[in-house]
Formats: sequence, C-alpha cells, structure tokens
Amino acid sequence: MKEFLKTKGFKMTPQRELIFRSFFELGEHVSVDELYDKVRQQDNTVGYSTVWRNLKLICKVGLAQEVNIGDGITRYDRVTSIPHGHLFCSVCKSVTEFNVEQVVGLLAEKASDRDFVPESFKIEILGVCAACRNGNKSTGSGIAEE
Amino acid sequence: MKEFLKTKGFKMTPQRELIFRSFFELGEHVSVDELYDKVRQQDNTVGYSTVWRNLKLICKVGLAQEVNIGDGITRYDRVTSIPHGHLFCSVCKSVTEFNVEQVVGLLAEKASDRDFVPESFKIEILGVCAACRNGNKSTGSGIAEE
DNA sequence: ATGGATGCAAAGCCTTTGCAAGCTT
DNA sequence: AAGCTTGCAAAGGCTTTGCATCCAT
Repeated sequence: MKEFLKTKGFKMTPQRELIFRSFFELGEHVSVDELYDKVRQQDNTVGYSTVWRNLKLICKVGLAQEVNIGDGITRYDRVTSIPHGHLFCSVCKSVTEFNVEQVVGLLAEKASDRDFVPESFKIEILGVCAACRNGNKSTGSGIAEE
Repeated sequence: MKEFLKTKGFKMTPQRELIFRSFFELGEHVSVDELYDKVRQQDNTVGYSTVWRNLKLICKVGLAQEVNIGDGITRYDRVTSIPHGHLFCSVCKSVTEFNVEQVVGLLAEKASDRDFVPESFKIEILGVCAACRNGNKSTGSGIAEE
C-alpha cells in the first residue's frame, strides 16, 4: 500500500495508515463520522480533517467511491472487484448489497451504444425490506411524514 | 393538479402554481437554484424557501425524485412513466438520460429474490462522453485534480 | 532540506426551520 | 374563522480550506 501510494505521489504516515486500515475494516458504506470515531478509538489525536482528507484520497486513488442515499450524509464504499448495488430500506434505513454483474454488463452495452465510456456504475434500489414489511404497513397517502 | 393536491391535503396558491409549472418546464435534473431563478424571472417576490419547500412537496407527492451526482448539489428529476438512468460525463459534467426499462426489469427480479419490495430505482453511470473523449485525453495517473 | 501531511479553527454552502403575516377554503 | 403558505432571516449540518507546524523522503 505504501508503495502503491508512492507511485501516485503520496506519502505514508502513521495517521494515514491507521485511517486506511480502519476504513477497510469498517468495510461498507462508511461515513466520515463513523471512520473518525473508529480512528479516534485507536488514536485520539487524529484530526477530523485528516480523516476527511484521507477518505477523499482513498477515493482519488480509486479504492473507494462515494455513495449517496439522500439523507445528507455522504458514505464511502470500497471498490471491490465484484460490482454490487445497494438496497436501501426506506423504513429502517438499512443498506444491503446485491450482485449486479449481469446488470452492469447490460448497462455497459447501453453506454457503448451511445458512445459513452463508463468508468463506474451506481445502482440503487429504494424500497422496503422484508423485515419492515412484516412489522410495519405503509400509510394510506403514501406520503411519509419525514 | 389543484384537485390532485387537494386530495393530499395541500392548497393551491399562485406561487405554488408558478413553481410547479416552472419545474415541469425545466424538465430534467433541476436544482433548487435553477428553479428559483426561473421562478424569479416571472415573479421576483417569491422567496427561496417557498421554492425549496415546493420542490420538496413535488417529491412528496411523487412527481419528482432527488438525484445526486455527487457534486454537492441536489437535483430533482420529474418522475416519468418511462424509467431512465443517467450518464454523467466526468469531464464536461453533462447529464444524458437513457432508457433502462430492461435493466429495471432485471433489478426488480433481483430485489424480489431477496424479498425486497422496490419503490424506485437509481441507475447512474459515470464516465466520459464521446465529445469529451475526442477533445480531451485522460491524465496519466487517472487522478483528477479536482 | 523539501514538499506533502496534519490539526485546529474558521469559513463555505446548501439545506432547514422559526415566526409573524397573508391567503385559500 | 382555521389552517396551510409564504418570506425573511437565522440556524443547522456536513463539507472544505487556510495556515503554521510537523514529518516522510
């Protein structure tokens, strides 16, 4: 990893190493605050902006990607070799991943049809998960009260 | 439209009518500011929060949906009967729509496989459009300088 | 030594909300 | 009259940046 960054012109520091490691330990849909908390548990001298900047760096070098549910909090999802989409439950706010290899293949075709070279795909489904459907029922108007 | 809102418990006002009309005239991927500007061109007494609140209302009643490119600006896309995804060019920032009926069908299947009831789909492809590929070339590191 | 990295604090920006006054029903 | 709406201004909340200092190379 140190070498990897070096080739991109970045240095390795204790903080950076801690932040990177923590990020990959957290794994999925990590927000800046979550990462900051985890990092601080191990070293409470690390600054918020350092965490933030390194999270951006992780994205810059292509190891993660921003994800936006629409709740105003930007989350970061590590980029894996297996393309996946997200199922967002609008009731319990849970996020589940699902495989989209097939879908991505189809999308890549569509993109090339339009002479567009795809770099990344974002596939999200908003809905209600099984657990919430059994426990709750939707309102008549279909308008959530926030 | 007036009747439609009434059934949902909302009133129609001149401002609201102007805002709704302007939104649908603008059509695609409208930001609050864009809508505000357009509305002000016709009535410069309308407040920003009124525009903002009505945009939220349009979403609430299901006529539009938030779209997030990741540039920090929330855009609103009217909900049409034809499902579509977005092609975001990372160079010129243009947004193009493309049909995803087929893709949505596939996704709906996958969701139901997991016992998840989908309400809406978000399909976005980030990449480089034909025009930009001909005019510009990507940098060696592949790291954008912001 | 050098230039990137860090920390703190402050600024930015877009998004929301509080309130009193004004309209639609 | 009753309650939703509006406008203005101010507050929020997350994201960025300025800068002096520190550290990896």
